[in-house]
Amino acid sequence: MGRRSDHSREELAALALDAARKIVELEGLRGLTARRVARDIGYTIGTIYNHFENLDDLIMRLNGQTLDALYTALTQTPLGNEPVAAIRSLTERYLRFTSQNPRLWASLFEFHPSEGQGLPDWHGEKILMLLGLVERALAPLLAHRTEAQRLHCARVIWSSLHGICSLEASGKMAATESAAAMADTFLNYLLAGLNAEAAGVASTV
Amino acid sequence: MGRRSDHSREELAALALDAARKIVELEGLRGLTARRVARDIGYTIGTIYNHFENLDDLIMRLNGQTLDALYTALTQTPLGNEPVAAIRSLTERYLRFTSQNPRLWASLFEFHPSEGQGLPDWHGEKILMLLGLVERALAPLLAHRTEAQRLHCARVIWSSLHGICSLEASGKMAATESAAAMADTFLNYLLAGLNAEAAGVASTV
DNA sequence: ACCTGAACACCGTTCAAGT
DNA sequence: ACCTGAACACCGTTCAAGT
Repeated sequence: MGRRSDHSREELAALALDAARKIVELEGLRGLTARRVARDIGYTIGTIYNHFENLDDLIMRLNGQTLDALYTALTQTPLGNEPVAAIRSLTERYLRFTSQNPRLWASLFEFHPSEGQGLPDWHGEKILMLLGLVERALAPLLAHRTEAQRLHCARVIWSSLHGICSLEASGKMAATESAAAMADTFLNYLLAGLNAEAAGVASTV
Repeated sequence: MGRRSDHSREELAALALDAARKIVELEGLRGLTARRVARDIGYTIGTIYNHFENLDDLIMRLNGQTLDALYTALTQTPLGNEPVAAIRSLTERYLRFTSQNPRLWASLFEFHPSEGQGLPDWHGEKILMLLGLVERALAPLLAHRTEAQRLHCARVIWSSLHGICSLEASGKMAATESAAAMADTFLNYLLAGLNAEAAGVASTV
């Protein structure tokens, strides 16, 4: 055969990632194979390996797109300057995204790079973009703190929400309790603590 | 060949699970295959399927043992009656377990049952045992609440700690920040909130 | 009753051969 | 330059044949 030039390099990679996304949406990472992606886009298996280093690379790029989609979902509308409302709004959007894209979201955490490999640099950068949203929403409450402390606090919120959503979605919580209710409890305590601290009345905890 | 009776049914299953645990400890779930477990214990592949429904079943039983080990690690020493100290102690033990058994712990959450399947009942029961530890530690702070509210609160703590450890361990946090520091921040706010609530001074949050 | 190992239908990955 | 498809070394799972 040789070159078909039905599609440019970029088009073909996008085609493969779209096919991969559909598979993961329907069946999760378990259903995703390089051969199936090839079949779905009408190319042979070798072509996948002309455009991706290996299956892990393809999965990581798909996960990268999911992180971008999450960022978009969290920033669709301005968050406002009132920190408590902004944090609650971010949480609501985050929960909506995970419940609307359960398998894509799960595959972000189900995938672990193989032995010697690490995640690409852009993965960490995308995470920092997301954490930045939380940090900016929090900022008015933490005006008296350093940048490092604000980021630390954003990480705590991000991690906790992740844990709440992830255990709920995986059914590993032995509960029919909703992630929304748990997130609400979590935020109530945390925001109360931050508010009190900002007001200077709880600095001796 | 036929029956070898080198080992009883129970011994053989235990042998297989021990081999599986060693593989996962060294290489994570990626390295675990039914054929490799068979090879490691000196039996052929068919024998694995005489003792386990399939590879998923083997993984779930291994995860069950990990949950048991976690329970043991959390209860090795009495927790005392002072709720704040008890919660901090549980957290410390939890963090120690996850850092000493990173891959076994990760495999608890990396594994998702396939399409139609759910987790076995005993999985939920083991989780409830663990949640019960948190709940009992909290109880003195939540004497004025219902049983359901206490369990809800235990779940929030459990989920948040899970999220903090899991993002740290997977390197998906873009941070070299320690889980211990994040857990500490989380607990400080939460315990302050609970204390204030118990004292009746923060009921209007 | 339970162990064996061939058989089947898949995988990921590589690479010489083609255009 | 890039697509093909055979080839290789694996998988999970089943099951007739053995003892």
